[in-house]
Amino acid sequence: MGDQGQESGGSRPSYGGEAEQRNEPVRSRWTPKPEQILILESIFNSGMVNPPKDETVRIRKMLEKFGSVGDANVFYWFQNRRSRSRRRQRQIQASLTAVELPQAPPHGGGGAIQFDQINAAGFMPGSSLSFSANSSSSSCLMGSGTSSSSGITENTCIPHNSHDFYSFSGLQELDHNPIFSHSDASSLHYPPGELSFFFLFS
Amino acid sequence: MGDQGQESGGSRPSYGGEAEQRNEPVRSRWTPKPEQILILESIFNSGMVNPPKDETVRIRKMLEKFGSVGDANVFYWFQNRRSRSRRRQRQIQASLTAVELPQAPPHGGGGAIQFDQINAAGFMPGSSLSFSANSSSSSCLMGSGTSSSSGITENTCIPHNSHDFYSFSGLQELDHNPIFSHSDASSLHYPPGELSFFFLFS
DNA sequence: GCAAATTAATGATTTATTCAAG
DNA sequence: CTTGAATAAATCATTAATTTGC
Repeated sequence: MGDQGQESGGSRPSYGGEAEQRNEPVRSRWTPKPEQILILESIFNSGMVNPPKDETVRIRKMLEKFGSVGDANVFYWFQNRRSRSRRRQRQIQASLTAVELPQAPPHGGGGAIQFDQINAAGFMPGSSLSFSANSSSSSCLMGSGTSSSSGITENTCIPHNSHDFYSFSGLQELDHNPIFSHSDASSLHYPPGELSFFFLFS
Repeated sequence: MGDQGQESGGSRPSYGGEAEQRNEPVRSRWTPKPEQILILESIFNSGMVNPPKDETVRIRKMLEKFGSVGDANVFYWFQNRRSRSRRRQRQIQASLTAVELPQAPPHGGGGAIQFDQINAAGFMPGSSLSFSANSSSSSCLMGSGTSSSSGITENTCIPHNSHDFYSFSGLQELDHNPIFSHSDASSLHYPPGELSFFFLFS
């Protein structure tokens, strides 16, 4: 095992997907080792739910000590983890709400909650986002506030040197962006109209 | 002004190295040159709407002849192109449907297709699919067809094909936009010259 | 004519969905 | 079923086109 030859086909803030499709239609997927999962879980629970690129690389290197893995795998893992964690939370929330709300609110002119958008964490490539020591509970992702959403914005972190421990630091509320509505206008702006040409390369 | 050039290091190349430097507050984005757009459009319109990785690399190399660009840029371009093309189409379709359906849809009988998954072109793994290997279905990313397959005519994708050149001819994605009176010749500040180009790469 | 202020396009990121391996 | 992989949809953010006042 441990020979996916994943080769880190690249995938993060640079590439979306596209598995290595060579001459082998077999798309075997990475199977994380228990130790790897442990590490990943630990990182995720420490608050870093969306590691920037450089962190991803570091994590990958760490995981590699227990089996071959690529950056893309790490990226996907966090993506799925976030997604599923959120969905689960949403479902729980939904059923709770269902119980607490025997009657459905009319949805009238008031301000009804209807979206629970979380503006994710880590974002930017290049943010010195690191995480520091500060033991606390885990569970981030979802503030579960009956109304507003919670966005894990960034963990107030200071570049520590503990390379092997991710500890939860803190989560902050994220103000949502006002921004004006961007109407969707559809129009193409490069209308060569009609032309024909061809390329030749080697 | 047009040429702000992505000089030297260029934009934000792919993963491999990535700027692990957290010293670039300017998140400049790639601004494709007219020629690059031309190439991309032609490839897209030739049917390859979702090039696999190796194709992406090839395309990038081609584009590089006109300015620095990374694989990721190419990937994003196609992704956005697909997405927006689809959205436009959907919107057009929607407004048409709105006109055609003053009444609520029957919902019965016929069995209308409403799934518009584009399994079309370059899907994925293992498919060394170099845009239309067969000169039959050019798959032009479209769907629609709700009910009768009338109305919207897809782009005239000409499945020219050949392992070494992309060709494209015909009109762009339609766009009947009244607000489109660019009767000015300064749309593209580049050698529009004639409607025939011939690029040789080596 | 020119720049600041607006608006429209569109590159880059993140989230939601879907597909399929195990 | 769980979950890695891939993609489409939605969103954010920056750049180019404009408009506008001088």
